Amino acid sequence: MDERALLRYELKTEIFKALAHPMRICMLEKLKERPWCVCELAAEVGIDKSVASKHLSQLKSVGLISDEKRGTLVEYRLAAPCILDMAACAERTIMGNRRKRLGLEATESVL
Amino acid sequence: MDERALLRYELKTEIFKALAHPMRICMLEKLKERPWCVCELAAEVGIDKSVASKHLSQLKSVGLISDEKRGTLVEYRLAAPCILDMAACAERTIMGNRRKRLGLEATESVL
DNA sequence: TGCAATGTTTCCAAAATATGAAACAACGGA
DNA sequence: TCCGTTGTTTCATATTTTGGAAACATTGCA
Repeated sequence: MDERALLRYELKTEIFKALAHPMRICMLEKLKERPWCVCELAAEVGIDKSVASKHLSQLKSVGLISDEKRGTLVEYRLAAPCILDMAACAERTIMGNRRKRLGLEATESVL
Repeated sequence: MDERALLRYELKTEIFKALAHPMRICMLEKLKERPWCVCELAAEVGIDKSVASKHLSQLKSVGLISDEKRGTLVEYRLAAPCILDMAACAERTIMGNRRKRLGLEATESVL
């Protein structure tokens, strides 16, 4: 595979990398309901605000969320509606697979 | 966030982790067209067969592909149809985002 | 202006992933 | 059976990602 092709695949991979962390999936789940600021989210999930800021930055860099300054705080909100369908597909796939192997039930969606 | 919630998010994250590597996206793209065996794919993309085997193993472990033994070789094929819609969503999101920032054009789908 | 609150960036250590060589296993044909 | 082909696993190494503390920046308010 040549350099050019690799670069193309790396670009295509970016959004999945952004989703490949439990804390970021958790944050998207929160953001699905309403906008949150960084310190709210950090407190909600129990991590340092600097870590929360970095996770949100990654989600923003691939266009899944957007931010808006409001005084001293920054409000983040879900920006890509199709992420919901995407997560639903992921959930069906992984849980269908689990069910086949372990007999578990899928009771929740990914997001 | 408690232990139980973390485990739930980790499960939800698995499929995105499997997709979070350019070589695995490339392999899925090949598998979209027809089944391939390990050494074929390894040669096609220019990596060691052990590495190819491990990447395929990861895709299989989350149910995106399935395998079938045929004599000395193992044939892998795409197993989760919705992965195509999912990738299309990813492509729209990331390329829409790129276009906004850099003025690039989206000419190909992710898979 | 001085201060408190909110976010981001930088730095370093720790954890998770990826790579390639080599050993190992399974299979079919000569 | 012996050998060549195909795949998987193991091991050590290298790379990437993550987490948390601290420094820094920005804003609003007293």
